[in-house]
Amino acid sequence: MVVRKRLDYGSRGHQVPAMPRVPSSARGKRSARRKKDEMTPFDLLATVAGTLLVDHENSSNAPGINAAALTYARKRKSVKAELCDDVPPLKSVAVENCIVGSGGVCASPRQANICLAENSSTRNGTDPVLESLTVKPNMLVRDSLFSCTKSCNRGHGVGGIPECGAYGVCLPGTSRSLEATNQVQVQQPVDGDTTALYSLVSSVDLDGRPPALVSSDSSSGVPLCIHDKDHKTSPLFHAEARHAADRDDDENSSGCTHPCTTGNNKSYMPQYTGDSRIRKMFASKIRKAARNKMCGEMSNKGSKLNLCAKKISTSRQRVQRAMFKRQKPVRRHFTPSSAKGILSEVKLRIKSFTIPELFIEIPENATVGSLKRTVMDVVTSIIESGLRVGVLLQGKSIQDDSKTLRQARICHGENLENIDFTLECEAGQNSSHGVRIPEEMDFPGADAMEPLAMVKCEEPFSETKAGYNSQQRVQASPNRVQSEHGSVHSLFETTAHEASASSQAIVPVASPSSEALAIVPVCKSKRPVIGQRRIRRPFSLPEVEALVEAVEQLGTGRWRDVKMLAFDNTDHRTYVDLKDKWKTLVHTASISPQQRRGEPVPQGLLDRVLAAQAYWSQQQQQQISGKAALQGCSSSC
DNA sequence: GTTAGGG
DNA sequence: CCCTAAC
Repeated sequence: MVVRKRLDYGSRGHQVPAMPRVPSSARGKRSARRKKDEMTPFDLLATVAGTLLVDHENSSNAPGINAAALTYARKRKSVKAELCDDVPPLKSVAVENCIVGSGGVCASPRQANICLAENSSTRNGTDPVLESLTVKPNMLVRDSLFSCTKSCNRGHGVGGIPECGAYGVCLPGTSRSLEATNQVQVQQPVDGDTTALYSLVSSVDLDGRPPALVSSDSSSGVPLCIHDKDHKTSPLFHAEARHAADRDDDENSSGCTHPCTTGNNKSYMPQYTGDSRIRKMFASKIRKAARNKMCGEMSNKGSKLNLCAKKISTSRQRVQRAMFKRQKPVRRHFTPSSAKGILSEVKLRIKSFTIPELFIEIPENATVGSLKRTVMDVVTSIIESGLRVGVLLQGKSIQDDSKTLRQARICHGENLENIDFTLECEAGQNSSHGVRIPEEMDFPGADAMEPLAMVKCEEPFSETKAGYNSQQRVQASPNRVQSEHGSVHSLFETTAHEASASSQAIVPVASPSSEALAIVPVCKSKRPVIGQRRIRRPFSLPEVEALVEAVEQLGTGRWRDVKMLAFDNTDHRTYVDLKDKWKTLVHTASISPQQRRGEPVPQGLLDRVLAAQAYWSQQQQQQISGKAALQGCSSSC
């Protein structure tokens, strides 16, 4: 795992570099910047409720309303830094801030569309196979840090949908219903193993990677998206999952939330940082690739996508490919059971995609916008936490994926009414409960995870160094979660066990209780959506204050130290972000209040910004002149 | 890996 | 917030 270097920075008594770096004046800029037609990924919203049917209609109709609640555990934290500097700080104070962040979880309506297409054609006449699992680009539902549930209710759906067909699951904007009723019917040769069943969902590679990238190093030869042109198509099947690009407006800002636990735990961070950087690297490349691809397609000049031809270092290519390789779907095709005679088929129909009922605890002084974002965040967290499908036969989980359906007694003649599907955490598949929390995942115990699943969630939920330890926790009612990490595990497990014991549906269920449950979208996914632009997270006023405070002490040009001092536990603020924010602050301070946008920054703070900027600019100038004088002296001597 | 600066 | 040259 990546270990953060220079951990000594920012710690008490550490001697920070004395002088800010002299800005290099001759840094060439090359900026043929492309148009920002960001291909924002889709966030998939797909929970699968399932009922297995054999040759007859399923009449089960147990509404699966699931309860969970969201709580914020906020914790004040003070940061005191003592920094020594050759250059006297503008303001020599120990920073002791309590920054009350806005808890800014930004989620935006996403439209996601997952299409499971059944090849209803019987071209070979004997083995109708599931042939397509098609998702729109940019969807990513993968291994996640934890699953929100084990418990399942039998999904209820509307009947009467033709057996053969593909239906999309679409989660429109936030104002829309969170329930979508769908049916996905699958025909599965009896001799197909149960893994194939899993692949119905778990192998849906909801990744926004351009296909070229995916297949660049693929040996499988199986396209990421297989669309049989001969398929029957339904409008739903081809429903485009369009989504708005990022907007400056927060309300409309696109992006999924990354409500992670705070990086309060120091040992939590190094991996985080490293993976985040890797992610950014990939994101950069892939965004570019995606844009190129889109441009190429739109210009109708043929494929101009040459992802690997871009100026990517070989080492990066290697890593990149390795990453993608790991992201290949587990399986896409059912294995036809050829040469074994005519086999009876098991027809599976999964009905009703239902978003569980959620209960959210949110402070009264929270804004409606933050409430919306929180709701969206909870939902997306559930979805994107990375789900895998489990199969329950008469309440008993079938663990052996290598079993055939027949061996698993999922076949004609068996009591198939008692077969259910569950959604489980991909990352927790080796655990009995399938639930993990980020803290677990980030520690050595998480080694068993699939490598990519170790990519840390990009966005911690905490706001600033002194911000809340904003954690939202899954909780099984009536237990209440304490805000310390230690207690969370057991609760997760409790939740998981209880849930899985009662799993009867495929929808996430925490508890049917109406008591508020705390759901923990602690981390949306260990696998950030590759190629996705980071969500816009405006600096809160406390963050700005912290930044100003730090810059006053450290000066401009030492952004890494500023980061360490003021935003050490806030991984979603990089030092580049801080530098950028400072830039905008300086700009904001220099324009008239009427021209300013966004959350107003107190004039007093802006005055400090200008003062600090002027001071440190002067310091830099003095350093430059002093250096020049020194050079001149040495050269003349 | 950091910083600076254009976009 | 992204990107990248320069260091």
